[in-house]
Amino acid sequence: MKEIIRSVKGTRDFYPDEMARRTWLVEKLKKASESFGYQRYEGPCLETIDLYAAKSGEELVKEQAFVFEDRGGDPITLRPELTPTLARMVASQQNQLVLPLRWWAFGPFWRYERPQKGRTREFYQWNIDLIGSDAIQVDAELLAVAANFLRLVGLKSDMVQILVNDRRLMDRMLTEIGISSETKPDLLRLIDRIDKQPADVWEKNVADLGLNFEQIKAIKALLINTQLWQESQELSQLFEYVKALGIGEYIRYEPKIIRGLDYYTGLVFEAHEVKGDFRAILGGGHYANLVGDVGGRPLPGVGFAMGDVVIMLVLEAYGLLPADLRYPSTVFVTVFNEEMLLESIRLATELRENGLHVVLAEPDKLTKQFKLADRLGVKFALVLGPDELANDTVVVKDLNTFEQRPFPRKDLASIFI
RNA sequence: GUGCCUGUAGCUCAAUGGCAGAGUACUUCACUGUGGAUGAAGAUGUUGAGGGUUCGAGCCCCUCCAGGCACCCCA
Repeated sequence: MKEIIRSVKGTRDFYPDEMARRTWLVEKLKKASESFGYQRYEGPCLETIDLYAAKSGEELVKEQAFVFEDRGGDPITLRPELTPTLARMVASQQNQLVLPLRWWAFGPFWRYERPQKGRTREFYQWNIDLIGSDAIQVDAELLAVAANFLRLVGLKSDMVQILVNDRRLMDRMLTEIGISSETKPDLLRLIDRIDKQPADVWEKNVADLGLNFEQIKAIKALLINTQLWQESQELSQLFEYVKALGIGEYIRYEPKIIRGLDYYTGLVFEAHEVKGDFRAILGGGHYANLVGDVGGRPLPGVGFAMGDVVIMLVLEAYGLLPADLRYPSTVFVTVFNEEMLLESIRLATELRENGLHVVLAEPDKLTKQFKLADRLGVKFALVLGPDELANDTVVVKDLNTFEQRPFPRKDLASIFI
């Protein structure tokens, strides 16, 4: 055991059970995406570092990306996020694409970070964007995709909430308080982290930015004002759309939501589990200029990303992961003895030709075969012995209820459909 | 990248510096046409890796690896 070569730090092996859960997750987010007319796309996992130089958070590329030289000596990056790739893909076909475009993706990403609960170095991420519209209506649409996904996987609005804010609103409020535009970016970063730092430390950090006592007081008042959205025409309208989309109970205004990435210019949002035991489930926002940095004409858009790790932890905590994913539609054909093997092979083949998934056992004691079927997690086991062969039937046993009865062989395939 | 905690059988965990154990899971049998129970028997480890202190180390010290918590950052 000790000599098995270790896997790379922060990566995960997906054994069939875990893989089945991931496939299940993808089915759900695919459904949520496609019900709003979004199309799947994918980009390369390898990119040049230049793609990220112009945008992203500085730190995301400099500190957290896997960068290495290819055999020709050129620097290559394992993609830490998808947005720059999306920007390039849109920019290079800008004149042919039908706007606004609705695209989604699911694939692997890499960040060189210290692994923790909910954070690995290799993770999968759902990205979904609407590009080419500035309408508040489409901001609401993305919130609806997120909320409908949460609903699809069984998370109710008393378990998760999507917290929203608007950077334009915050910018205006900070101006009113007398914050200079040079100070704003640093201050916004601090606001984003207010719940992570002790109150006195946080206040000192804010004071270090040059704010006076009155201004700090005003900001603290701002950040507990859950009615602040009423000052924003955009948010007021957004909440009306959200209600019409039938997801009102999932959406809540939260003035502390800012988000770290620099390119958000309007709506910003994060979905959180309500008890606060987990990192953000998903996060996103509205951006004014996606493709400008990679050489295209400016295009606005809105989108969000969801990692696979946190959502699975949340679903597990609420007992919402389906348990029987292994062999959902597989039947198990026992082999009565060596003499009956050919007959069992014929039976299995017959069933496969009718579209069933069939696992064929090997001749052994029936006790062992049933035990194997049980542990594999299949729903049905079939027995074809001398008696059944003689009267052209097959015994079907439901492994969950322990009931069994013979069926005419010609009807067999139809009873599983 | 910084600080702290943890690492013993497949899993969950015991073991004052003194013979490495239990529960569970696993294998075989009771049960030669049937898997959830019961009983009997059996197998399982270089105690994460390497070094040091000691008559003697799972336990103490050092280094490394991995995981967890906080920071940082973010999915």
